Amino acid sequence: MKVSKAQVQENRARIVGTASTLFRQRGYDGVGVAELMGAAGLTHGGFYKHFRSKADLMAEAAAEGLAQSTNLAAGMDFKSFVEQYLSRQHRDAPGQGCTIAALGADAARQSDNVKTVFAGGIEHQLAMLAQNDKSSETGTAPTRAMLINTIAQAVGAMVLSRACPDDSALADEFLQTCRQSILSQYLTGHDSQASAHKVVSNLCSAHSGSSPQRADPAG
Amino acid sequence: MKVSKAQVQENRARIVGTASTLFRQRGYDGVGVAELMGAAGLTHGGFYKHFRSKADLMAEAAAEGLAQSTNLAAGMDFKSFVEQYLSRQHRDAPGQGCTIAALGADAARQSDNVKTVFAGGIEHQLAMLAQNDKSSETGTAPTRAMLINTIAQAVGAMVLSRACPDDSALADEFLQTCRQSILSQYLTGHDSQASAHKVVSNLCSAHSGSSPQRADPAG
DNA sequence: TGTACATCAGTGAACGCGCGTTCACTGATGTAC
DNA sequence: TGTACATCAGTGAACGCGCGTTCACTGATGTAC
Repeated sequence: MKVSKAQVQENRARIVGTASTLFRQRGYDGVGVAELMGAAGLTHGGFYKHFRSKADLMAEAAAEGLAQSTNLAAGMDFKSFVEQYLSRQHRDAPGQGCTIAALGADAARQSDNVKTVFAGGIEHQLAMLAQNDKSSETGTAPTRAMLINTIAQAVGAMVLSRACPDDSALADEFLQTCRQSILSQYLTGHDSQASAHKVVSNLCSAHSGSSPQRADPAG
Repeated sequence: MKVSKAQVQENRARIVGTASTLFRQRGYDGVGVAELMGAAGLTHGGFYKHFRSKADLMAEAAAEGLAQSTNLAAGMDFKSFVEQYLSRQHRDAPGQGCTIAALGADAARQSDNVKTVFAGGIEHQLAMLAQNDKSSETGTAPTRAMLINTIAQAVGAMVLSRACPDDSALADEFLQTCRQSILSQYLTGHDSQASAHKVVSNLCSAHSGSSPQRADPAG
């Protein structure tokens, strides 16, 4: 049964969207073509009318997921973005969350095709963060190195938090500690380095004073 | 053909060691029981005389890999450890490298059994870093929060670098930038926060001045 | 110490199952007249 | 505008293959006498 051009386009988009979510939840190897097509409301046979291979869909789904995050983040101020990124909600919903944190390690084992998509997505995210922070009220634009450090810390915190048992204190500690660290580096403006770092120091000691404690979900 | 007690012990250890390496290289889903046993010089049938399931081996191999890293790192000073961790060599040899960076995202999709092993390994790594840095010539012990921030940044940098194409400038930039950031936070001592941060600032601007450039492999 | 025998790690075939991919077929869409 | 027909997204069975796991069997080890 042939299907209208609009329907074809819509079906294809739904497959990519579904894949983007399922891959983030269970990894590239954790989702099969048949299950994926079923989740998109189709049968598996038609898959190859849209994509040359599962690997091709991986790259396309990654691009979609990365763009989605960047667009979503572009609409909020820097502080809100960091708080939302390093939240319990984000940790517990990888399917809707950051593609880099969810699939970065999987991407490392894939072809350069997939890795190139990731590198592009990371560059876009850096550009968005620069734009985003620059437009905030706090001050001058952060250096590229600062953004690189920040994104590494945020992604690492999410990976580490998710690697711990769901209800463990350590899982929350990574989110909480890194959220405070990142925010304090930016909140007081990048030009007043000394005072900014003093805030880091205060926040750090305030938290670490009573060792691993259960963190408040979102802040 | 029955085998001596010593041989049994040796075979079992070889299976765990082989699994620890192969899992880090290709992920938990990327290595089958049969291939694994073959790589350890055995046939697949005997697997269940040693382990109740593949999932059990995942947990044991993770424990072995995590302990291996911690022991290895315990024998070097903090600066050497960071330089080695955020090096091209480490990035390109995940099979011998950090289990958290290689399998943290995979662990997030496994049972609490595996996650508990990871949480324990992370705590040990934190304790080792604290001990390691304290014994260096530079000064007072770092706070737990500082170590949490550092480990998150290091793991994130490695995940991000590996997610990029092998020969991309961005892959090197994550290693280089985060290495400088971490070292400058510790090198001048943790008590002189302001001067330490000034070094960060200088290093950051020195590097980001000429945008993404190809980094020197090991520093 | 020597002998008879139970143990059990290791072997390799087999289990059912899901994987990624291919294929002949269907039938509504979209086009050519 | 109406009709005849080519197109092609979608279907569902089938391909070979590898997965995790089970099982009957082997035979050197380790033990009991």
